[in-house]
Amino acid sequence: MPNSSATQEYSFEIFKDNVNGPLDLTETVRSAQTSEPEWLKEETSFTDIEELGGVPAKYILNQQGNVDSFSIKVRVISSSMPAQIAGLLRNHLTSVLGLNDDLELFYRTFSHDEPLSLTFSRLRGLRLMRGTNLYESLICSILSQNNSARLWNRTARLLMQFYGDKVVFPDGTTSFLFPSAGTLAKLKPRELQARTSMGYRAKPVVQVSRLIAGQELQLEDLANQSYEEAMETLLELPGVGPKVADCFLLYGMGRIEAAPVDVWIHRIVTRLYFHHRKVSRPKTARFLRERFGSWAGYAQLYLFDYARRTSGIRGEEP
DNA sequence: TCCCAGGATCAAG
DNA sequence: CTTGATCATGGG
Repeated sequence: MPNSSATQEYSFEIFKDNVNGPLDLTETVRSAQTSEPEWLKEETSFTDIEELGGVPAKYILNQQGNVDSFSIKVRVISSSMPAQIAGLLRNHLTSVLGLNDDLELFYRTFSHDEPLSLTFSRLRGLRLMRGTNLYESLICSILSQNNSARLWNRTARLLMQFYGDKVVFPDGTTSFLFPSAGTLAKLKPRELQARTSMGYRAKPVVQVSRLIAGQELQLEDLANQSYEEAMETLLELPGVGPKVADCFLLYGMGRIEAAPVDVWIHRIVTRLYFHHRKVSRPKTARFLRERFGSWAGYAQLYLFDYARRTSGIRGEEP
């Protein structure tokens, strides 16, 4: 029941009963653990744009209450307001915010795993975000290699502004969608480099785009493969190594048994679990999968936040 | 100026 | 299977 067809706005709420366990929306979005550009963050609300039923929609989220007793207010703005927008957006948010993930089971399963369990009270309600566009997730994962989160996000925004379709919302704001593989496939790496400052990553970005635009690579097919098979396929792609592949598998494809090992995870795991002993990154990834099984992605999420928090980068105590 | 950031790649030990 | 150098770019 659209409340105002003139402004093309619609509001609804997601209640605690629709979520499997606690939720901390702020921690989840601010953890910045995604394979797609970060959401627009304000004081207590978070905004993102997504195509729902083929129509671009902007939605603003706001959590009321606490992590265990809450409701999420959702406001949608779209030039076209299909009747099923609420249903589409509910499903979208359930996937993107991991609302079906059984967090209490995760906490219970590892309640005695000392280093990890120490993060549970502080990060209670933190969920693993998923991307919604496989191509976008893969490109962003490639952009993130040897780069800062801030910088690759900026590059992704520039990509959208230069090469993505422009969207004008009824509230007067404009935005840009992520470009298609076909669009980037036609570009020269140098042009990308100059306009988006993605550095040497421009070449693999174009190469992968061409593979996908030419149907030589079907990312959807990876969903039918085992973790090992999918990893093997991804490692053949230019610009894709173990960490980027795990990133794409985890955030892009929702394979939560994947545990990307970046500098932070490598640091914190060798410190907490190996007593500073030298352990290679591949071994660290294997360790996480063997120790935490299907929860490896979540373990990585909590340890990553813990690592950054204790490094002082966010100026907070654990 | 040097070092680092959610690394990948290639050559060499 | 591990180590070293190189690869752009902006920020500290």
